[in-house]
Amino acid sequence: MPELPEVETVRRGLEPVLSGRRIITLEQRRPDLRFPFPERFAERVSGRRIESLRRRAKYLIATIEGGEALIMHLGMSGRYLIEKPGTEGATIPAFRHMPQHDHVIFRTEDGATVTYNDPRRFGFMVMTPESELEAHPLLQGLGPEPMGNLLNAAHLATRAAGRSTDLKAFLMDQRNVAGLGNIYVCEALHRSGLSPNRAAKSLARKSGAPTARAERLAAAIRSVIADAIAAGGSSLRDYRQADGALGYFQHSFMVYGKEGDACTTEGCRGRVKRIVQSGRSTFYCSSCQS
DNA sequence: CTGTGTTCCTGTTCGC
DNA sequence: TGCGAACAGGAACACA
Repeated sequence: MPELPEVETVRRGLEPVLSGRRIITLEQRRPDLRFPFPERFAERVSGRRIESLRRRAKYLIATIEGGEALIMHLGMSGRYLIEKPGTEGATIPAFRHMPQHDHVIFRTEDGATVTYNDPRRFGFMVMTPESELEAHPLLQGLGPEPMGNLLNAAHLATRAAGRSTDLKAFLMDQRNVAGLGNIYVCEALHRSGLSPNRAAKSLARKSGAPTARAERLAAAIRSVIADAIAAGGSSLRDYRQADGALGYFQHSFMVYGKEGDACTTEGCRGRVKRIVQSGRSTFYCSSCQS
């Protein structure tokens, strides 16, 4: 589920509860998610303070007192439920809670509980020495953050030069741009008027220099991600923010999940189509996206 | 190296 | 209302 804006929304929800706080207990309720939990997971976290909670691409990274880092990924269906003391009844259950899928429970020194719930278990948690974070296989090789200065037309053009793959797959590849997923790739392509079927290499001239298309695409990626973060992340079906509030960007989707709807581009009379690329649904308007 | 298909797992939605 | 099939936000991995 979660793409960059949702993960960032989760991070912002968890930060005031976890950052700077000592974890009193960590309860691990099964041996693995997508990958096995870290060896002696509970002992390595319990009694230690969370120093910071950061995000890189779709990863949450908690640095832990003592020099270790906990890398967390939400997969398709991972969520965090926050319960704070003194707020019983005040927080409406954010989603249909299925306790059988509560896999990890963190309890903090000030009585808060953070529960990781993940029905499909595509998420994972791994630990690594903080000094080796940048070299960690999961993190090294990731492309630039969409909100940073490094994501620009020149970068897209350089990465796309000579690539015969289509734009959809190019943007889904985390080595090119970090944090985009199926939804925001579709939305960014629609905003930029580019077809998901277009060859990636058409973003660059033979010299590798960026084209006007690359400029438009870079701007579209930045704006759609910024808008989604500002809206608190999108929500699909029953997805909720970490603190239980709804995300509203889903109401701003122009193409994702809109098969058959009239295209919203001004002056465009096309309809949103759904096609399948690399086994994933792509939504786009063939009239205004080329 | 590049591009493609498979796989992990469970819940929800859709068509009959 | 029931029931099987299709489908779902991700990405590691195997393979041609």
